[in-house]
Amino acid sequence: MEDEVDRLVAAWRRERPDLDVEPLEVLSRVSRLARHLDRARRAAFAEHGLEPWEFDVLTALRRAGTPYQLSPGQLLTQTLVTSGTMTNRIDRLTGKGLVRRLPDPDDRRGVLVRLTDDGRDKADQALAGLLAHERELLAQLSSDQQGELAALLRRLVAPFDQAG
Amino acid sequence: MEDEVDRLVAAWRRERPDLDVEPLEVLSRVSRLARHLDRARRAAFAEHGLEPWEFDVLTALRRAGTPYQLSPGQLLTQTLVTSGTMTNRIDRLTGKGLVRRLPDPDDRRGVLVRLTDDGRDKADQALAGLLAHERELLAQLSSDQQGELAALLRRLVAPFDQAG
DNA sequence: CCCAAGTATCTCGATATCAAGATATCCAAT
DNA sequence: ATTGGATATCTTGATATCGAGATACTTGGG
Repeated sequence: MEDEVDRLVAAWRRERPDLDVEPLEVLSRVSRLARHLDRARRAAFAEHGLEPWEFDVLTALRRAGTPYQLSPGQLLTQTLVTSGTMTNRIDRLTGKGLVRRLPDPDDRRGVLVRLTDDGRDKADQALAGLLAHERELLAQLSSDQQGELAALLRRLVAPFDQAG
Repeated sequence: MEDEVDRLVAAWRRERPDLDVEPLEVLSRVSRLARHLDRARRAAFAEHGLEPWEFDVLTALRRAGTPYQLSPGQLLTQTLVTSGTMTNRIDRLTGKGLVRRLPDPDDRRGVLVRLTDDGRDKADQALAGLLAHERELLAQLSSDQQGELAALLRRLVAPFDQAG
């Protein structure tokens, strides 16, 4: 089965035979797949009235466990957005009644963002929906292949997550 | 080596032991890696005075070969953006003198976007820079592993590229 | 020849993001 | 105690993106 990246690489080999474009075989596929996933996720969440960015924040809080709260700073590192973006997201989620902002008792600069009951329910429902969707996409691969793929990707991501 | 997704998956297994979150091992890594790559690309292109989106459009035209022209519609399918976005991109690239808009002689609804000499040079320089950068990231993997990774990713992307 | 459906591109308004800087607080060294 | 640098969050202004709809042209059937 051929994909758009095969065509892209073939085109480069024709136009720039002097260059080694091998890295694109991996990294262009990662970028394009992520873009497709974004669209698929958007469609999957629409059933639950959530945007992908809302899901990202709500599930980060959900994963934290009782009492489902994290600082904006902790949310930044998990969602890979800037602080301005996170402030904005928290504002909007607060407006929808899915999270609340509480003062951090141990640090007066700080804030804690806590999931409301409604937010928790939405996170749980959307996660189940997402997993069902993702399982379909991964049906292209055997269980072993999925494990292999995950391991290879981990090696590429890890350096970024170490450095911060 | 552990990454953020390992922590994410462990957290879900603690909070929702009833769910099978295996799909996240692959797909969350894809999303996060893409996000990191975006940032790295932004930094790499800054040396050449280009934004990632400019690179995407210019190189699509460059790959097309002489006379380096494609319709906006063809550019859409390669860059995975909407038509409104592409119109805007072409406007801005035209303003910077990197592309020109020509009427399509065979279809009066249509337009052809053609690379200028300056645009072509910028595309070539930025590509070389990007490949150097990407090779470093991939140094984590052997050549065989890169091939394996590319093949596994192809299986996941292909269905999207088929359907359009 | 004409019309309806399809296609290619563009317009417009709303929105999410980022970068840089502002503000308030903490903490360690003196 | 004080001061200076680090840290946590928020503010602001610019910008890129999207979705929906508008416009203009093409194509195929009657």
